[in-house]
Amino acid sequence: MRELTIAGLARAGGVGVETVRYYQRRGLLETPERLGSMGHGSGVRRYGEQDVRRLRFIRSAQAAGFTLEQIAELIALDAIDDRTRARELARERIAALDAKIAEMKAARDALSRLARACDDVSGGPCPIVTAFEPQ
Amino acid sequence: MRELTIAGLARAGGVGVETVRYYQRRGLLETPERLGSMGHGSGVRRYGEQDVRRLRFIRSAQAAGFTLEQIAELIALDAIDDRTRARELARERIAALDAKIAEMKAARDALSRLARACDDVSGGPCPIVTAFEPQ
DNA sequence: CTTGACTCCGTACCATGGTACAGACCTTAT
DNA sequence: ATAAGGTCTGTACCATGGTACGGAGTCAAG
Repeated sequence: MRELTIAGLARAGGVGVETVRYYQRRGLLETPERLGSMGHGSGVRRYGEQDVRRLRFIRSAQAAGFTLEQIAELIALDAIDDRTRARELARERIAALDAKIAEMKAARDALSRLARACDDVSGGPCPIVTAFEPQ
Repeated sequence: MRELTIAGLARAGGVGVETVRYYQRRGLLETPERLGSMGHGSGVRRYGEQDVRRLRFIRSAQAAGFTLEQIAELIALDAIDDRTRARELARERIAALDAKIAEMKAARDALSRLARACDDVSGGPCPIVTAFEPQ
């Protein structure tokens, strides 16, 4: 364990090296000590399975719509085992997702109807554009 | 017609004055001539129903997930009556919305299961946090 | 023991969609 | 005629989530 360089970690997580460093700056990933032959402050940082899991956690949570700030909070909650707050965050996110999903569905259906109308209608203005204009 | 000041237009569209100016800079809204008692370049700009419709169009299209750049394109297409391209944009957007909706639904369901699991499970680590970590 | 690839670090820059001034000007009511 | 409040213009700044780059250090192979 702890054999990966930063490029290896990035590859394992499907992100770029600069993104890993960015997450470190944001406090989402740890920055291990540089270890090398010449003691203090020399050498290269190495990463292990834990870091890969953490990085993948970040990407999954991000896919679920959490912001990096919320993800940092989830990580902190994990450390102190605060289930109540974690549940709270999860429920907030579910509500936000539900709202957004409904909105996107409505938009999708409206657009779908419009594209069909645009196929059918032969004269006059394009329904796709006019439809967004109230009346 | 054409009796609104910029603040009236902004109010009618449910946005701030600075947002209207921003849309003007982006070419999404027109910037009418300043008209006043002292000729050239004096006076205040006035807006009418057309502008309100345009502003609402922008907000609706935005709600459907179009970027401001795409909205600018839709507006331009309307002007030259290019239905083919408008349909193309609509279909692209529908596909993107479908993908995003599916992704968000999956995330929503996963989170929902997790919140329930977090209620049930009494000992051990919080499932909400561990679940995102692949094994 | 040099060469080439990679790392480290700081800082700067990017896109997107705004928001916030400052300072001058204009309009409207009193 | 003057004061209050809205407008105009330019420029600067904001959050979010990265991406790029320069210059120095380090590591591994030949």
